Amino acid sequence: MSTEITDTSRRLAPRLIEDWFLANGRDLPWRTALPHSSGCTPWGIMISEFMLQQTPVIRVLPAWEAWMNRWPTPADLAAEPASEAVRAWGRLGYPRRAQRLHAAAVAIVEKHDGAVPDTREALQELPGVGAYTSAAIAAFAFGRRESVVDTNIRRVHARLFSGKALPAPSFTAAEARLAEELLPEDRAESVTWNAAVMELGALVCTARSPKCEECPVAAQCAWLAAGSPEPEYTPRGQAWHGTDRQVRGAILAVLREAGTPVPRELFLERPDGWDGPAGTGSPDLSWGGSGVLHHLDALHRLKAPAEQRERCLAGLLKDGLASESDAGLTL
DNA sequence: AAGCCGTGGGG
DNA sequence: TCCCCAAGGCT
Repeated sequence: MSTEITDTSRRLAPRLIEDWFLANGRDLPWRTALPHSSGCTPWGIMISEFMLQQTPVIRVLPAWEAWMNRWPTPADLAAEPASEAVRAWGRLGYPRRAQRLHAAAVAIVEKHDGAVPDTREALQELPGVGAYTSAAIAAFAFGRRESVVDTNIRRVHARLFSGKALPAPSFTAAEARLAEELLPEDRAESVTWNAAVMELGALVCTARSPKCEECPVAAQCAWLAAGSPEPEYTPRGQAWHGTDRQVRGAILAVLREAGTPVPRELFLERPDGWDGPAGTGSPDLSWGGSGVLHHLDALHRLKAPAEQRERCLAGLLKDGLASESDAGLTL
């Protein structure tokens, strides 16, 4: 690919992608500071960014609405125990994000007078706010010109400008430089650009089976021009079955359902004579309700080694995702 | 600095 | 069915 083509692409891409975005971008409730502002608060945008860390938009939507209604300001969330945040997090996954969001709310109240900080530097001091989230909040909540780089943007850049099917396994300095170069000088336009490229990656330039027929910059795409070559490596899929994460998840599912402490022994071995959620002869499991029994049964079906259960229980306690009293474990 | 940390929808 | 992976962060 010649540099001439690349330079042409870099000139044409902004308008084409932004026009596409204005016509095809989703009307998400946390989108504001963008042309059609819905009046979402910085806190609302911050909640969305936490929830969107590794969880798809479609699953975030209802949880975000619920959180906004329950905790409309950082102070509202900070006033409640972290366990409430974890429970309200529901099944979005990675519950430590709920914990960090709560901790961030506390920090905002204590250090920023209850207002979400408006600079990338201050934002990144908050728990759970890293390079991406700090840039995203600064850009989308405060209209700042920041280079926002998420997995979608990395993929679009890799294809459109580098001719690769996928970005490198880890974020490189070259990618950061490219993203910086591509960012429009104009502040307002840079905000739209960030959102537009992200949206293009989410809706069209997807990881699997990209919809190149719908792509506004297909004619400029280096990857397409190169004949859509295969990825140079095969992504390492994360193991799941038999892992601590699976066991932790199963334990968490029980704790989320339980309104009262769950005796530690119930996590370690299946109660004698208890055959499952509908089993008879169970000791005093009636306190929990069917949801608790169902998830307890699911945990035991994993048949995780005793040492693994112990390790996971200890890990959850250490992480503060669970707490223990004489009566048992709670969120 | 690889590996860990949940969950569920879609191909 | 199984496998992939999604607006990452932290250690």
